[in-house]
Order: sequence, then structure tokens, then C-alpha cells
Amino acid sequence: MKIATYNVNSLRKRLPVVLGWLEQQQPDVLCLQETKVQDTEFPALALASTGYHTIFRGMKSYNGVAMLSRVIPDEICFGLDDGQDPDEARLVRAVINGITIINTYIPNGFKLDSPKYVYKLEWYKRLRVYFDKHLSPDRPVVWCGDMNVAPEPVDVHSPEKHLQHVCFHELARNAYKETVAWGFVDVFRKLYPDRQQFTFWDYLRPNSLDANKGWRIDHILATASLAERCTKVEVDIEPRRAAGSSDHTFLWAEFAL
DNA sequence: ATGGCACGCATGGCGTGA
Repeated sequence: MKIATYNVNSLRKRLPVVLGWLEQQQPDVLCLQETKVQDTEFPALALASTGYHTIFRGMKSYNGVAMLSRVIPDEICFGLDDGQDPDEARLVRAVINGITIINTYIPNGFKLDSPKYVYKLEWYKRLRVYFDKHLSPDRPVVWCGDMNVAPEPVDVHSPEKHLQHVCFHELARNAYKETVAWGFVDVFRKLYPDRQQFTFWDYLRPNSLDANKGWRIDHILATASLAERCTKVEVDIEPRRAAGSSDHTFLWAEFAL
């Protein structure tokens, strides 16, 4: 089973990229973040032509998640359900081929002194409670998406310069790790303990890709028994090289079921 | 030290991203 994740940075802008990648890579599941499209404007028809089933929840301008699968997904849920803002455009959960898949677009946090950063840290805590409520670490579960955290120094270029960055700050990394510690394994890091491989390169530095000044902030995690069955993890850098690219690229993992 | 790019939109500037 091949599961992929991609921060698309506007699905409507990136529709040809997504359609082409599905055709070329034939994943069983593709999780998208930052679709930036409300549900009434979602390009459902174009995606239906691929044969993939699509579930999605978006809003105007910002955020938005979608999950594409070759088979019909079950037990579809959006957002957190703890009575606070559910943030439905940031989380979708479904069961596909007997595996629960959670696709998240974690809040960025903006700046360390911003209320948005508090919200980000809190979001990770809420997510761990959500895992407790709905899932078991003993079951096969995949959690993937744009986590907006580079977990270790190797996961960002010039880490010493980014200690005060909301995606590398100690509290953000700890919040991420606390939630991972619920029972998830980062399958990229499991297969490649030392490899530096980014998934995001900033638009603001036109040479960031050639200079390989990026971040590994998109992740695929699995519960332990499923992680044991992970046979392959790759970052496909080619879509990031193409003109009119998202600032992220595709990450995918294969599991022997 | 600062600005740089991309996207969406009550679209000519701003909020947001990371």
C-alpha cells in the first residue's frame, strides 16, 4: 500500500501537478494540505476523472485538506472533536484498506510571540487527546501531513539560525514529539536514520532548491507494527523543480500488507 | 539588517504561509 502526502499550496493552481503525479506514481492514497478552496469550489469533477475517490474539507483562501484513495474510504471524519474549534479544514480521518489514516495540516504558528504559536502548541496537545479517544497504538494507523515541525537539527538547513523559528523552536519540537510519543514512528527516519532530505524549500529564496536550503516538515508516521512493514520511503523532488511548483513536494511510503 | 516569492481575494494592497 502506497501512501503519499503533499502540501499542494492551492489545489486549483496545482491541479495538473496532482493529476500528473497520480497517473505517474499510482499511489493508493494521496493526502493533500493547503487546498485553499472552499467545498463548493472544489475541483471534484477533474479529480473524479482519475478514478480516485476524494474526500475534502476546505474554506475560503486558507487551509483545506483532502484525501484521495483508489478504494472507497470508510469512517470519514473531519476536524478535532473536543468541543473547541474543530478546525475541520486541518484534519481528515478515514479508514482505507483497514488502515486508519489521519491527514493533518498543523498550524504554522507565525511567530514565537503570536497567539497563533500558542494555538499551534495547543493543537498538538489536542491531537494527542484525539488519538487517545479514537485510536489505539496497537492498531495499524498512519498519521501524515504537513506538521510544520522539523524534528531534529538534520531536518533543517542552518539549524543554528532557526532556534527561534516556529517550525524549529524547542517548544514546537517538543509538542510534536509528545504527540508522536503517543505511539507513532516516523517511517522516513526509521529507514534512513542519518539522511538529510527536505520536503519544503522556501519561495523567498529563489535558489533554495539548488542550494538545498530546505526543511523536512512533511512527515508520514505509522504505529509500530505497521512501521515494521514499511518497505520504502521516498521524497519526489521533481515536482518541486518544475515551473509553477508548490513550495513543498511529495513524500510517499510503501507498506507490505 | 532587510527583503525576497506565491496565493487568494469584497483584488491593487493585505493576510497568510514557513
